[in-house]
Amino acid sequence: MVLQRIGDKWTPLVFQVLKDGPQRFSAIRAAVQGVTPKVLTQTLRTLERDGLVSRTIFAEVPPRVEYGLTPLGQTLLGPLDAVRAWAEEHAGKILQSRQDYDDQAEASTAVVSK
Amino acid sequence: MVLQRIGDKWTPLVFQVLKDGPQRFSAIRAAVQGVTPKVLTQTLRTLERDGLVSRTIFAEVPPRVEYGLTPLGQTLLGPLDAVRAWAEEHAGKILQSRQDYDDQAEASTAVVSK
DNA sequence: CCGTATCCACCGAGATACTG
DNA sequence: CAGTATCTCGGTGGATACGG
Repeated sequence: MVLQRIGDKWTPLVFQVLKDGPQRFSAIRAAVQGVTPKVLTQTLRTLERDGLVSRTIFAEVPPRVEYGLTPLGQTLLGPLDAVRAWAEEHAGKILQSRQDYDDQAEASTAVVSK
Repeated sequence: MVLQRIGDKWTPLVFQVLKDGPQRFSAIRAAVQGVTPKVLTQTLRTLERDGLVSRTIFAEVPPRVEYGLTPLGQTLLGPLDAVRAWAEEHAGKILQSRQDYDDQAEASTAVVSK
């Protein structure tokens, strides 16, 4: 369950952005380039529902909303970083392995596909 | 990328099964109850492509195929376990948080939905 | 500024049946 | 035994446009 939560497309990026302190919606959106407002809202709401992220509304003009990691969310940073470290160390091997696998598959079907 | 790989529905379960040594297809299927052969094959193939799992065919009668973690796959066990430990420790809080969140949402819309 | 509304394409996953 | 072949469906994520 937890793996599926942190395994979704944007959650790990959001965590990365929030780990240094609370951020505004626009700031997160800018930091996580490529995310649409709808999806970012979805992601943040889900994390809020799970108690990993807090949402604070400031009654100002212009309106301001800040998202930050809750204490619970912060305890997730450790395990998350363990995986991140592993990923950075071994990403090359995985990519290489895929390349080899695909090349071989292509070679096996070369006659057919040609 | 790595998080999405290990965050899919069956991968973590497969890892759990293989961590104690290579297993046959049927054995994995039995251990990971609820998985269909098609999906299990998909999962294993993807892991094989990424170099995390090895596939060994024994030319016997009846045929036998064993899947096991590669050295690379084994290095993933550590980080994976860190997340698993976190999950087991905090799962209750997450569930509780969801409950609270949903209850409140329901209360807010009670009049409307009624 | 901070989102919501709507529509849609894609894909993971399941059910079922069949095969080397 | 160890898969493959089809078909189907629901839900995630994206594009675009609009609202409080």
